[in-house]
Amino acid sequence: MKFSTRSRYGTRAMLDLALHSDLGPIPLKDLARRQGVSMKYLEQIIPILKKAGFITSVRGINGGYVLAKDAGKIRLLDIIEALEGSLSPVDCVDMPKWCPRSKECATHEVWRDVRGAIDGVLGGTTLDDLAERQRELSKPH
Amino acid sequence: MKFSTRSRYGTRAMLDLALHSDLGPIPLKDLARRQGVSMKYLEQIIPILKKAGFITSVRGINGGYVLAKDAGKIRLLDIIEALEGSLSPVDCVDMPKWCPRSKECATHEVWRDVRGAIDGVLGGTTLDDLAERQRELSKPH
DNA sequence: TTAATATCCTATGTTATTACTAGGGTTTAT
DNA sequence: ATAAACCCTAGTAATAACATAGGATATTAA
Repeated sequence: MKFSTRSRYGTRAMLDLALHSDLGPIPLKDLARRQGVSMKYLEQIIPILKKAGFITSVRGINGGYVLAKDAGKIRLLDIIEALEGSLSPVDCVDMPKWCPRSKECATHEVWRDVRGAIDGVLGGTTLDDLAERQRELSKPH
Repeated sequence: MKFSTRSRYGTRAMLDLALHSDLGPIPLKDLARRQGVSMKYLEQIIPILKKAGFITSVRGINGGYVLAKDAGKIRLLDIIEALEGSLSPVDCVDMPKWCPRSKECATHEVWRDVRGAIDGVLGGTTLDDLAERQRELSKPH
């Protein structure tokens, strides 16, 4: 019941792009350095985010990655589902047909509620919300 | 981000005990048969529930397992944490000191919120609630 | 045109965990 | 005597997590 590093690094990379969107395309090297992840590992995570339509890339010198849409239009739920797969705590929530008990199983209802609670938090938070929180945290006080 | 079978089987075993509490001690054999789990595997799960104080055992003929306390006093959160370990989606929620970023990391806050949402559902549901739901589902209609 | 820099692709390896199965022995109470 | 809890060790097959490594290809500033 843990998120993979893929999800964590990927989310942080997205946050990094949101925070530095004024700098133009962000090269992988910068992302990797700031997030403390190897370029080679991040290089495997990035395509997932790209296929999901969250980022676009600019090749060549001074190239890098850019958010594909407004940070306010990207929910954390979508990012993490792209990286992690389904967030249901058990498979039968997504595929009730697989489980012969699902129609008559009270635990199934609870697992569904857990899934709903996770959806509530991550579906209600956009990348922009996250970036705003980060700016708040980074403020001198 | 999935519950282990240990958690699922263990929760179902607890539910089984709650539903059959009028029958006296429930032998492992019956639990295993009704839940469709091998005795040998269930035998590895039961001690966890016992150590956590949820069930007691009666040895000898006609022995078996019994809830150690009122089903209304046992939260699903406690059962699943005993079986699964911490329900935090990332380690830094439990051990902020491990992560040098935790004080200044916005994602950390979101992970904490996710944990809170899970706690809300599972901490607000007792074994008795679950049993009641099950009785409702099993009713002829 | 070329050199620098970036993306893209494929493969490999390590480690850990999960989800069991297997087989035995001991203790306890009816 | 029997049925049951209890205890112990071991093995294993599959899967996933978490990377590392090396090179191929594309782009563009100079």
